Amino acid sequence: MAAEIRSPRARYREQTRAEIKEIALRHMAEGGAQGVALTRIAKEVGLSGPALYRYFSSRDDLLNDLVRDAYDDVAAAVGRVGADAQAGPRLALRALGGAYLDWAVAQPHRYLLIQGSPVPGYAAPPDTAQRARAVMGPFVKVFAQGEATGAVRPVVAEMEGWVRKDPAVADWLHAYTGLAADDAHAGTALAGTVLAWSQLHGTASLEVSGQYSGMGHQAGTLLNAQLDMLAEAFGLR
Amino acid sequence: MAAEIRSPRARYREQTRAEIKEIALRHMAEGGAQGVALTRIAKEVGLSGPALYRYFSSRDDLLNDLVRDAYDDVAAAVGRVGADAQAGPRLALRALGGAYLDWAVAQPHRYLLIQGSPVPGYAAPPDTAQRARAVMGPFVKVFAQGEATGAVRPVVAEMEGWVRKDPAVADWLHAYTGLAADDAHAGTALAGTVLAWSQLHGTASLEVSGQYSGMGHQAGTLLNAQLDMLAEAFGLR
DNA sequence: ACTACTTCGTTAGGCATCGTAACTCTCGAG
DNA sequence: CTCGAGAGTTACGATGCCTAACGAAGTAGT
Repeated sequence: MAAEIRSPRARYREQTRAEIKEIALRHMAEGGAQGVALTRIAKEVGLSGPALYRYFSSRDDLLNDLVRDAYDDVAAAVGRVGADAQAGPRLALRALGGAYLDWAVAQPHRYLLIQGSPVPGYAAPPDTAQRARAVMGPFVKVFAQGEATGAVRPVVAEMEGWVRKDPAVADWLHAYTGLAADDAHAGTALAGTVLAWSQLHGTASLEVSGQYSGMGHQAGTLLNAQLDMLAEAFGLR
Repeated sequence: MAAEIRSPRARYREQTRAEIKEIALRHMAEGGAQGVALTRIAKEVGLSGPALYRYFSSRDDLLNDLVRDAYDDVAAAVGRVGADAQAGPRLALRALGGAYLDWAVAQPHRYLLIQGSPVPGYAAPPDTAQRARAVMGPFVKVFAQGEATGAVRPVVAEMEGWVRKDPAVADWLHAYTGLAADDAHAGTALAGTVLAWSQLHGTASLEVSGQYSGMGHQAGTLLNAQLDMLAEAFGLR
């Protein structure tokens, strides 16, 4: 958004990078993350092998970029829904979860890329945690309106410790809720979010990797049941 | 267990296969599934490259074997706990979940191997579904004692359809509970199991792939909270 | 407009990896 | 004791990642 025009060279560079990523995504869609081979991409973009290294310093660098994009993309999908949460927290939770799951189902390979199960040799980029938090941000906002009950309490306690120790988390919490790290609702908001994250990931992951295939599976049904249990436990209506 | 003695040649063969798998596991522990390179294994076992193809027809074949072993191993770990479920279904559920999670945490690479996020090119072996069911068997038994309430009902309805369509599932259900496919509790048992599976997988997966790192994470706390919610929804005590 | 510098791209090559082919050697079953 | 199956070997080919060394083209300063 910042620099629109730039030098023609830089423009061309950006364009080529985008084209490479686009092709990489297509290859990934048919053949998994391992199907992303620099040589093939190069051929398709009309370059010869090593030329790609002008645009990405390594294969992992390219994959990292795809990971970043994917995170941003889910975050956007979830955030879009999060904006109009007028119907009460319970329904908002369903909507958010639905958006997450829908994204995962629509883009299985990208979800697999994100979901931690690392491709070959590669270690997740360091800013992963931050981007993951961005995805879950709207959930924090929802759970900040809750009150933890029963079995969920121990989780809240742990989260209170967490938010006090990790300033990045405190910032995150504050950005989406306005709450301070030592607020009474801080732990609740985080606990709900992490629990929701875990459930989302479980359901999305099994669905995407095809483990539900065979059952007349509606992953959405599963997820809704889980999120409703969560809403119950956090007194969300 | 069947043939103990066999011909010396077959004995040697089995022994070598086992040694190869053992080394492969060690390599996987340090370097992920992609760290399993035939050449290196061969060198370590004292053979030269292509000799390994006498024992495994391809790299995927080897990995498939590791996957199978891993499934059997989790199933054993979970089943061991499932045996002595005297303390009531709720605690049994916790114990089962704990065993699953503990196994995953103790053997992260093997869990990652299983959990669907496929290594490079490779497709899961066909008997995967059956082995996965074996892991979850004890859960079916627990949830067969439950009564679905509230938000979980729609899942039950879907599962009833599933068990009627898929004979393998009906067999599975019957083997662990004695229930018939059209029994009133069939759907309940399956619904609870699948929900539990999803939660287990979500928590274990995030934990194993290190996404919880930083928070004073006790994955067990998370899991217990989730399983308790489930127990609540299914009226387990 | 001319020169100097940066960027882009090429070919050649190194290295690791999976996997096949063709050939030898050694067991062990009959 | 023989001879065939199984175990191993070396040689080779195909990909794939990546570096090195060089040439071509655009960019910028004067």
